[in-house]
Amino acid sequence: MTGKVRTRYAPSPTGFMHVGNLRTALYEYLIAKSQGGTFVLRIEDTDRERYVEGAVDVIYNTLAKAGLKHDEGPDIGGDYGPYVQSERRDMYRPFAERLIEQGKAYRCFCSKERLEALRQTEEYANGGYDRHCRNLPQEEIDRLLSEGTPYVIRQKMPIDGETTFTDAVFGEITAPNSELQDQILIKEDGYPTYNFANVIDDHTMGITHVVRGNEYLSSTPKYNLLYEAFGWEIPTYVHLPLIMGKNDDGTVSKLAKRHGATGFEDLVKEGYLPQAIINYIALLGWCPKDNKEMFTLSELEKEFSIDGISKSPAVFDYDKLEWFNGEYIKAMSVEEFESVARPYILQGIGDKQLDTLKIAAILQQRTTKLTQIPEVIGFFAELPEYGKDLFVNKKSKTNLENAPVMLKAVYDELSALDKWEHDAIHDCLIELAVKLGVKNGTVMWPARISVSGRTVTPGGAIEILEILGREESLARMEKGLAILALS
RNA sequence: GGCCCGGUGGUCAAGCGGUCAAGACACCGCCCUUUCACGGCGGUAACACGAGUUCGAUUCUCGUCCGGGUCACCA
Repeated sequence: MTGKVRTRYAPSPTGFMHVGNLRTALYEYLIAKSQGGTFVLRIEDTDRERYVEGAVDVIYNTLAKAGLKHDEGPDIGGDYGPYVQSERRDMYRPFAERLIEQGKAYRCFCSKERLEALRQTEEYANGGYDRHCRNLPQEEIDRLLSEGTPYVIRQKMPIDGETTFTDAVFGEITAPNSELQDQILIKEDGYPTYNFANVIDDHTMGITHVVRGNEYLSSTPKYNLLYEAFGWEIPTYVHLPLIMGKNDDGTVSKLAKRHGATGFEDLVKEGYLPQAIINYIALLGWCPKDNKEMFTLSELEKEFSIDGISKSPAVFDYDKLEWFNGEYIKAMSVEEFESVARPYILQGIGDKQLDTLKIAAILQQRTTKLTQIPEVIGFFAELPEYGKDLFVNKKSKTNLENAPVMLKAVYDELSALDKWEHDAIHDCLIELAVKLGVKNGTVMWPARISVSGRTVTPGGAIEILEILGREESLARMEKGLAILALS
């Protein structure tokens, strides 16, 4: 490899960033950064029919949230601009015409109707072109041109022989040329096709490593033939294994919406942290020498290497992502966690004025997805309806006989407590247990059930009592006593 | 269908001719504990199949099977 490494992320503005694309962007970024190279952003919008308003902003936002800062791009410029293909439109045709002059490409005047008819025949049922215009006499070409007949420009592909290339992850690959179509370079509307624009842009932008999904592996010979036609140096190819989704019947296929959230934004909305998503997808198809799993972006920048990329497709595992998410949540300070969890906490407690930092504290160790929060703390907003059977717990040695006694004792002690804060409540209840000669659980269980109405809660009795405050807590305990008194 | 790629536990994934075949997630059990979780400890579970090459194959070669991708005036 000569010179500095340059990689590029070249998304189409569709308004949606699939995790597969994000992962490609990540690897492109890492390949560049791990070698002190440059990461370029280029927008590929040659398909004006699919253009979506605001889609470019989605790309900027996602990249920013993911921490993948590009060194050159439409928004920040660079020496190889413009970085939007539609603004480069005029660049492509001259290259195609150069190929025509050299006899490596030709104008094809075939109408879409003719092509369509061709598909009806058995030989071309699966697509393809019969090279009808490949050797048109010059007079015919001139005539069609003077009549203003619309045309596309196609590349002349070799009829026989084979093409071999080397991929950095898949190794040497050879494919017969007979499989290759005379591919279209310039469309009837004057725009270049994706394949053509890609090659021209990558070359003129000095891209050294072309990183993309495995679905492009079989079309790579076409790219190479183009590079060769121009006499350009072929870049290093890095094809990435596909990300798959598991179907209900146990089979797998390319990760799609029916498998769950597949867009970066969707995942964030489901309560996953951007860093956790990045960490997880970094490992989906790549493994470091030491098998380490937790990585910050800057650690990845140092440790990433192409030879750790695997060849086989990987199933996207939401369980594992969730585990990563939990790890990232636990690693935060309570304050940090409170700030990301706040909207969910507020949603859970409704209009109650409660200490969100204290709630965050009891939530943090058990949260693996932000979206779980509202449900889990819903009892703070309103005491759920519950039956007396909740007071029965074998492990805490509580039953319908002792529960009312314990709860009444807790109620009395707490009513008399002058300072309503964590340590005071703690000491008070522990002392009560000692005084009554029962295990801690026997007094804690009825207390917690009465203030939460649930057997499973974040935090224990003490934390919940403290957060709820004296008045609300005592009121809820009275309610609990009443429930226990019912026969 | 042609062509291309892949095939280690349910999932991700180390391995690169000799290992009792790592580790992580998930799952199960135990411990800790004022619930659940967290944490700690332990457990179940894999080299698709068949031929070669070799003293010896998960590792190399070929075939079979299975899976995926690709064959556009879409990217």
